Amino acid sequence: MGRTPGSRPTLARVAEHAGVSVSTASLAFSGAGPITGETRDKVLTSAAALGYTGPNPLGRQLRRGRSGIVGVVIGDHPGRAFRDPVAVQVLDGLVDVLGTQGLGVLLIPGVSGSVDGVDPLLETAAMDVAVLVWGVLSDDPTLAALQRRNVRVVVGDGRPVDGAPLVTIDDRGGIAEAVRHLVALGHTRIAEIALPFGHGERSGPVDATRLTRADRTPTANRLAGVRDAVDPVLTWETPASLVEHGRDAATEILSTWVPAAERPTAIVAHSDLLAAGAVIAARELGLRIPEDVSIAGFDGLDLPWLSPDVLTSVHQPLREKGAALGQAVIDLLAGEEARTVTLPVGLTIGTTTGPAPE
Amino acid sequence: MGRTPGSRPTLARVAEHAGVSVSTASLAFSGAGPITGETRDKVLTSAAALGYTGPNPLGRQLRRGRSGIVGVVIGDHPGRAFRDPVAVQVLDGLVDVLGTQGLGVLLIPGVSGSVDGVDPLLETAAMDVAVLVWGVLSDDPTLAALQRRNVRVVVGDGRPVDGAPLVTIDDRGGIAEAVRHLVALGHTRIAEIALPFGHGERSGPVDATRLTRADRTPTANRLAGVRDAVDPVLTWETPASLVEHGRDAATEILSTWVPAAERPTAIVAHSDLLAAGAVIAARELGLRIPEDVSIAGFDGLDLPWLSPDVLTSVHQPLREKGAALGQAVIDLLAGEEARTVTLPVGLTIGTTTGPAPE
DNA sequence: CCCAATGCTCGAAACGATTTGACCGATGGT
DNA sequence: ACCATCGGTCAAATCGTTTCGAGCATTGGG
Repeated sequence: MGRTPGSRPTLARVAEHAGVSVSTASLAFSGAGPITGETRDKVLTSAAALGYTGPNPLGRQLRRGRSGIVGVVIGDHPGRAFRDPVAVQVLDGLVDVLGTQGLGVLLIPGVSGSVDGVDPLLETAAMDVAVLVWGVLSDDPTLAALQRRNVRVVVGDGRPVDGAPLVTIDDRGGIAEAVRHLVALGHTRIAEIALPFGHGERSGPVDATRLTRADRTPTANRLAGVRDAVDPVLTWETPASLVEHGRDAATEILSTWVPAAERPTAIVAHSDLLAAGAVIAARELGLRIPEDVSIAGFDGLDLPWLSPDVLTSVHQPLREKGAALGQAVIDLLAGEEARTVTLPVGLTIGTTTGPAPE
Repeated sequence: MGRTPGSRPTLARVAEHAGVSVSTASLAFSGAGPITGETRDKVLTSAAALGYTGPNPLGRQLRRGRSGIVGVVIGDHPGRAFRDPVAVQVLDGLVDVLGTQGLGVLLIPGVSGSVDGVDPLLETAAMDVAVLVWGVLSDDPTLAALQRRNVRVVVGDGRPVDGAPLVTIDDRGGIAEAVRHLVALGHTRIAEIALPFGHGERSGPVDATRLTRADRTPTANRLAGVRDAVDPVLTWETPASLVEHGRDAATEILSTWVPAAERPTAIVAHSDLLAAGAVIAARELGLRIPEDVSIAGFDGLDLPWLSPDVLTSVHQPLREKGAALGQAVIDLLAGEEARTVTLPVGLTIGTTTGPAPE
């Protein structure tokens, strides 16, 4: 087939075989620019004869100065980050929208295998834009590495970065609404299960000074939102938004508060996974939901395995958030100005909240 | 900074500024080949002065003929594929191993947004190898597209492809062991909840002719394995390995079989998510587990939200499967021969199986 | 019959790096 | 002193494509 077997045919060889110039052959494939149907067919026929499978992406990318790749920095190993349906749904919306522009998503772990430094992909991989979601810290080595390379960045759910587009939600207002719902039901002793404050794997009750140390933006905003509505009797920090951590936290909260008369009558969790864990803990302790304890979450996930309970939760449009991130990427590549998009949230009442006991 | 502001400095400009040749400058960055520390410093200093952030990946890739990218074809939209922890854990192992070689993972949806054809990324994106997992069909358009482009392929959990490495497990032997466990406990009326047979979204009981139509390899093998141990009273096909489908299936299986004397006393599911759904259905029907019905799954997932139940399940090493896939990719790029790796499985007894009633 | 316009095709110059082999001065052995 | 060796540097070729502007027929109008 090819002249040197083993090495793939190139556009130049196809052109030669078809008796046209390389530029014309290129036109036959790209479709940009004027070309006779006849000539195009001739080129395509030669291509087929030589086993040429289309322009080599590497050559095209170099020439165009674009890789067509969007790096997505996930805050953790995929195995952990994607245990959270929140991350998965956002990713889904993102992939869909980028796909319409022929852009691909490169997965970049936010924590490196080695203890120090960031993932090598961050330093070397080709990407037109990077998307930073799920836990941008104030002093993020990931962000620093990208900025050092002059890679443009889109931020989701984090603190604003210089000239980077930001997609976010009203964390504070949303969770405040959930807590007001609890207050309206007569709850006064409300406990809080919080998202991680930073990357440290801390777990346990939070005191006043620790409260000011919440580095991740959604966490800080949700802490504030809760306090807009009530002063929680206890805030419990978790190492990750996972069911088992919610369960551990709720077990502590509900069983150390003996006598029952002083036990919190409601728990507000910063995420649905944490709330689901709390539901499970309550069940294990023989508590009825919502008669003995009310539980509210955040995210609006569909959790069929929690059946028959349905979480009261602050719904956020996750796929839309991903889509908005994708759109921000596209706009950035088109040279438009960075904008901030804030998506709406809203409380959805389920079966896990009800009137306070007594 | 750069000569033409707005366009990034290149290695050539750095070399010029440092008073060395381009080749020497290249050496300073790549570290391959002999170079004086003094010269290297000179180059690095110039680079810093010009704001050069390291060799452009696009140029490097073209020259090397390698993109450093591994395309991972997920059988569905990420939003659905990653709701299954099985897929997530495999991905995790894969990303980890590829990361050690500086290889990145490009996510490619297996189904395109448009009804016909495959995802454009499959046709155009640069990748050194593609990994095909989770549902390679016998006549897979995805595979066909990759082969047309001459992209080398690594297959996981599917039917063997010509000269492609394959990573698999003993589906058949594993599930047979689980069913034998049920038989040993005295169960005779055993129902089966099966993984999808193909890409069609079918759901419902399976008859004899449909049984022969299982196109996906794991499904076919697990069907066979069940039959190695017992003849199930009923096989129920599901559209995806998700909790809600397991729940729907088990609800039908357990409630249409009145009188209770003829109800299956055990259910074997092709996956843990389906089995978990069955557990939830049984709970909802007021059946005790395992006193009234035993339930076994496959995968060995850790499902904290199923508490207090712990599934009896056939454990498979998912992260290791991903790691093996990654190693296969690396071997392929190193020019080694394609091998087939079969990973071990083993039955783990939980709390969801017990002696048959009566 | 001439000129302008139109429509294709082509040559050449990028895009930004890596790598091979030549070259050159210095070092060390005899 | 001479020659072989060696470490370091460099020039040039190459990777495969896209795109710009020029060039060349052909056509239509006046």
